[in-house]
Amino acid sequence: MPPPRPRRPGADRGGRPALTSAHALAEIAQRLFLDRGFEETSVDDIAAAAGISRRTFFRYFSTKADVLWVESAAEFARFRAELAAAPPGEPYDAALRRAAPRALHHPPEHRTWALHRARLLLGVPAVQEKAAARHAEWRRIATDFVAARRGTGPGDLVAIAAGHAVLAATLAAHEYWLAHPDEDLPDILGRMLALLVPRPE
Amino acid sequence: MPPPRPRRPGADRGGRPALTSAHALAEIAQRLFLDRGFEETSVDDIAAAAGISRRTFFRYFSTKADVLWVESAAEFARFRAELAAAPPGEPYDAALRRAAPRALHHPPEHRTWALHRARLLLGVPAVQEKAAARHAEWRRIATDFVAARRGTGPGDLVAIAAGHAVLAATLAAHEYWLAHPDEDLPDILGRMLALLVPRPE
DNA sequence: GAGGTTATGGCGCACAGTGACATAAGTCCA
DNA sequence: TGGACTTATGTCACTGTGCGCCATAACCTC
Repeated sequence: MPPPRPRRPGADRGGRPALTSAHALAEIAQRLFLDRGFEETSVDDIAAAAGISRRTFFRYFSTKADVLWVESAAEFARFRAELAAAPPGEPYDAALRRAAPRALHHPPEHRTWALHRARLLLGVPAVQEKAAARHAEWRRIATDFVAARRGTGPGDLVAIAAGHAVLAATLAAHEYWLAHPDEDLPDILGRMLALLVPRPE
Repeated sequence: MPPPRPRRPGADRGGRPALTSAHALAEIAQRLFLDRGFEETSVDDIAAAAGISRRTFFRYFSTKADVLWVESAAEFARFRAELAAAPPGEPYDAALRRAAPRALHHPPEHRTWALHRARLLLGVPAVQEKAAARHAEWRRIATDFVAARRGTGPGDLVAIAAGHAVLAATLAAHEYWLAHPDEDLPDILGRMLALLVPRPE
């Protein structure tokens, strides 16, 4: 085993160039889901439409449904960043009510895409099942923030309740949005959070 | 095609007697899940332990995880019945805060079983995924009740929020219960509902 | 015993997801 | 130019879920 050659961290280390990208795959897959339905679309179909093999699809996404959450990492990061930037003296409910809608904000040109995505997320049971992990993470961000603000541990009743409240408000906002697509999702979320997030006594 | 013979509706119409029952199967399966883990237990394992075939298992439960929700139909029915029995003049939040904990009430001898079940429900991601359908139904019961009380339709923001609030409180109560198993689940749920269910303005 | 009814078992299939292994297509360096 | 290295891809085999189809077993009533 020869010693590894020294390399600069950011350098191009060569290797075969990728045939596609996660976003391109997600674009193709979501189109198929909307056209034929989620369960009626197999991974083989997606792979064929993208010109890659089935096995390669699973290297980009570990689950068929995961293509619907390409943007989630960015949304989670925004949520965390907004909370981290909250003034230390601000009550936790105010911080949550400001941070969550901002995290879900998307440029207007993504509106149609977001609406299609929401229809799949709320309308297809098989997709709802796969959402569990994302919901858990979204909730954990809020719970951890409240627990830290209150100086308590992970077993704090109020922190647990606040985390579930933020998730509930997010899901409720999407549900209401689908019934009233002309309104603004972050705006709806703000109203839902006002209804659901418990206030410090 | 000869005309069917007249039969009384409740009469025993013969047929091969069943080898087992849904509850017996659930008992065996839950034990295996706790011992070996949910994903490490195959339907073949459950069927073998119960002395039936794999195909027969799927006639009792359409999904491996469904054995964990044998009691759900009864809980849903209790929730609906409690809400239907609410006095017409009672505010909807008070009705929800009384009905939900009662629906989740179990006799003390089921406590260990319920705790084991809760551990599986909250601790195993694959199980959490399969819970989506039950969550949706639990939520719908509350949403429909609030919408009826408010005289609105399914697109009512407050009704949607209340439904999600009841579900959030239920999940939060289970989460808190796992961290504090000595407390009483319906009691915890009462406190969570007080924090999360929006009040009529 | 015949006919009807219900539970079961076996077989095959489509599909999701995973691990092992070979190969293609780039970069870098001698 | 040629090798060494690196990364993306493809092929194959395998486990497991869930479902449709059909034969069969075990009960009842007449």
